[in-house]
Amino acid sequence: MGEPRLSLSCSFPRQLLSADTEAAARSLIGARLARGRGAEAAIGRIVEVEAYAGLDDLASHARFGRTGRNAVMFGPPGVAYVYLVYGMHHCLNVVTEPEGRAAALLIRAVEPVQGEDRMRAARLRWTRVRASRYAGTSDEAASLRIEGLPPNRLASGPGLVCAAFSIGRHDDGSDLCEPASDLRLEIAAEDEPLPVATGPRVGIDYAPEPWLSCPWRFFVPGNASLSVVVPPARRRVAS
DNA sequence: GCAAAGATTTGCT
DNA sequence: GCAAATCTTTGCC
Repeated sequence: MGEPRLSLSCSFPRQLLSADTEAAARSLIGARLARGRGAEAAIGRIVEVEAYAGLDDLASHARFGRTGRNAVMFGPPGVAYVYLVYGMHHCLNVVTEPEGRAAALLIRAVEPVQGEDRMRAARLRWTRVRASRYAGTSDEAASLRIEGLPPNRLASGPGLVCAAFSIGRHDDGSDLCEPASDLRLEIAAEDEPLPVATGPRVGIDYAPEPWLSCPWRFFVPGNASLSVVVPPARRRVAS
């Protein structure tokens, strides 16, 4: 880095997000997530998303209707919906479909393109603030772990994307299609289209069929930056 | 008002 | 393979 960078990218067309959510999901795969500007920017290609569509999707936060938390899901497309899960991790969604309809795409994994150092520094900051409080986890051990991470593990999960891009509640409601936004979506002319595979969504064991099994997880097959999917049997059980 | 669970990640046994 | 960490949001009394 340090060399001047010629930007061949432009902002992500909002129109693509106002189409139906499955089409929007496919168009978002391969798009870029960017934080900051110029040579200092952290940029990654989106390689995994999940669709949460409509009030009747019993896996979606919109299933209880419009609430304080999910309000932006009902708003215009292209806006960020950021929420806190499990009391410690943030998740980034891109709102889809026309205003008035509750739908969004969860960004589950990103492949670093530029600014790995910045992502690593952000991960380290997050770890020092939060994970260092884990029982028995020392600051030094946590630092060593982050330093040793390969680039394709820097943003390979929904919580990790937010840690690597310093995404928090302060980004909730920001416009990701606005070129002037610090956090935004972009398309680069030099990028080749990526293949897309589908599968069931992750971490929604509370949802009944058909929502539990419908193939609304979209990802680039074989990509090294995909999230690690935890089998349902290993997920948290109520005591 | 209070209790329960969660669109996750990590470390230890 | 299993459970902890952590706190906001939602649902129910």
